[in-house]
Amino acid sequence: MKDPIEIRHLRCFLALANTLHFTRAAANLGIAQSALSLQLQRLERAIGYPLVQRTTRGVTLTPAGSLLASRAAGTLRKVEDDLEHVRRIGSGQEGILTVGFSGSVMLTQLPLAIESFRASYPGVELRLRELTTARQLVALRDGALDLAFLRDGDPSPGITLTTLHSERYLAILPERHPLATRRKLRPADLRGESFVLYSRTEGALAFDRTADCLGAPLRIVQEAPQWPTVVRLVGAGIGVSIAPACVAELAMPGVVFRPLQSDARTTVDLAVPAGAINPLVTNFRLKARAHFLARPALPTVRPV
Amino acid sequence: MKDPIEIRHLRCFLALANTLHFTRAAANLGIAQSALSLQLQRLERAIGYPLVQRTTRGVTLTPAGSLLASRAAGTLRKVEDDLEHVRRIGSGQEGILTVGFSGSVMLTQLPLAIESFRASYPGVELRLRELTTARQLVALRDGALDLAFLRDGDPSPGITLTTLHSERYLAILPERHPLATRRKLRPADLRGESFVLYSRTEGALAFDRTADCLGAPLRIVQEAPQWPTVVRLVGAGIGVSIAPACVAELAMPGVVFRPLQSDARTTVDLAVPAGAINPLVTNFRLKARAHFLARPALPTVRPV
DNA sequence: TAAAAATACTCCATAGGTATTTTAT
DNA sequence: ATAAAATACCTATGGAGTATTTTTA
Repeated sequence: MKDPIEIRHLRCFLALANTLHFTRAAANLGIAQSALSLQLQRLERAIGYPLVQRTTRGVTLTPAGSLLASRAAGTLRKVEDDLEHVRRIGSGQEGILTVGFSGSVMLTQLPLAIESFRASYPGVELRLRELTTARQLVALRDGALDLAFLRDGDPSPGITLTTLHSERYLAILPERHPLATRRKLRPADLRGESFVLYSRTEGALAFDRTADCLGAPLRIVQEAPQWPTVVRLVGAGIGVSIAPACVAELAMPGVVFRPLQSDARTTVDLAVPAGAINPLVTNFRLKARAHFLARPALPTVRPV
Repeated sequence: MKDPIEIRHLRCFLALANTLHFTRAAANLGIAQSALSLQLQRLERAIGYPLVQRTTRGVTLTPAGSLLASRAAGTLRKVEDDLEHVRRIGSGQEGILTVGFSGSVMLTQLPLAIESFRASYPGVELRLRELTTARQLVALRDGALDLAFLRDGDPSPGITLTTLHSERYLAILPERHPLATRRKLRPADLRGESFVLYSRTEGALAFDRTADCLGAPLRIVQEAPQWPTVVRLVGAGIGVSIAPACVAELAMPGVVFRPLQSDARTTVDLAVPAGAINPLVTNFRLKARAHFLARPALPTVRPV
């Protein structure tokens, strides 16, 4: 196993096979004729058989040399192509990015961020998966997700959290509810109401924060795992609800949204595995951050 | 274009990708851990992006590294395969060999030599072409033939000739010819006969030697480009003929062959382009020589 | 604290350069 | 006599080794 063959040897040999002339081939390679001569001798020694027949008027390929010339060209091209591909992946121009999200984050700037990312990186395949917050954390740790958008993410070992966005709460009331005539509500106004809440299983911290923002125990009559369901149940008169401001996007006849005068806030957090170096993740984070920062304000809560 | 990537780098990276552990990978490669570490750094610098993520419990591939690992394996295999193929061609185990022959050489040991070569080198494709001597020389010079068997080859610039075989002449007579009763003939016995000769265009030297071996001008009534035709014409009573001893193989009713008591000899010569280095040529020459040397004697001339 | 990779340094093989010799036409 | 490849000789790069340091779980 002495004398390993290197790509340099193939390059030298190909240049020679193309010109059939040591001096010119060496010039093309940007090296001296003597260097090329030595490289060829090494290559031939490694192979064990002559590849070219030297004459005073240049060079002729032996049958073995002819074969190597045709094969080596393909090999070099393959190596170049592979490197190019690796570089595209390394730079985050290409690849597969699996993004998780949960709860109401699709009502925020996230769709814009996704569209923007798609436009900037057409070579990247985006896979979106809606999961509960807990499942997202597991998926991030075992590599099933590259990146996740959580509602009120819990600090968790092995996961890096960044808060992208923070928003106030609002109350959701049936149109005919006595409080529906008020433009704004204080938390205390809702004491004693029956509540329809977004499921606890979708995210413990988010659930607790929501419940806490009234400052008193809630009477929960129903939980639902999707915000449209919550809104619909309120419209059906089952109870009232509290939701992140962005849920106002889900306007629906028979339901009104009212800002809640409280300092409590709910956040949208971006979670990545600690120490993740996937460049796609970096690129996506940049796009997402840009879009969330561009509209840091609450979405306007339009009373319906 | 600094930092060209070499096969060594790919080998190092593959070993690392397989074990995901610098120390063990270095051991597999038979180099020190520090050497592997440096090679990887060089490779990553050349590519421009990290390929592995170092942790204290080993190593993880980045997406770019995963791609390179799958591609590099194929590249290395391809390089090995190509070299193996080149070596087979270089050693003469494989390839295409075009062999010319002319005149009566197929009546000599040549078929045996061909069979023996085929058996020893099943990977070689043999292409046999029957040509006149003059055309064979041209074909050898322009590369259309790798090797030729000539009857009485002429020394010729750029062609290396080797005499493989030399044989006496014999006379071919119609069965009813007055001389047919003699077991042997002297050249003088044939003075004044009408001759059927193998065509002059098939080989000038062979023709002249044949004519010269009687030591006097011949009366030629017919020329034919194939030995079976010559024999048939003799059988038809057109005339008598003179032929290399091996033509006695073409026994035919109504025709007799008689040894000619003359020192004149005709040769079978092997011709190759001067300076030919094709290993197939070398191998074939060896086989042919062995078969011609094994039976250097004249084929027995059986009076029919 | 322990395992693993990176670093520091040393040595030497070899790629590459310049100048010269050999070789074949 | 000329053009081209091989050779001789020199320098510097970098590959590989040993020993040590840094890092992180």
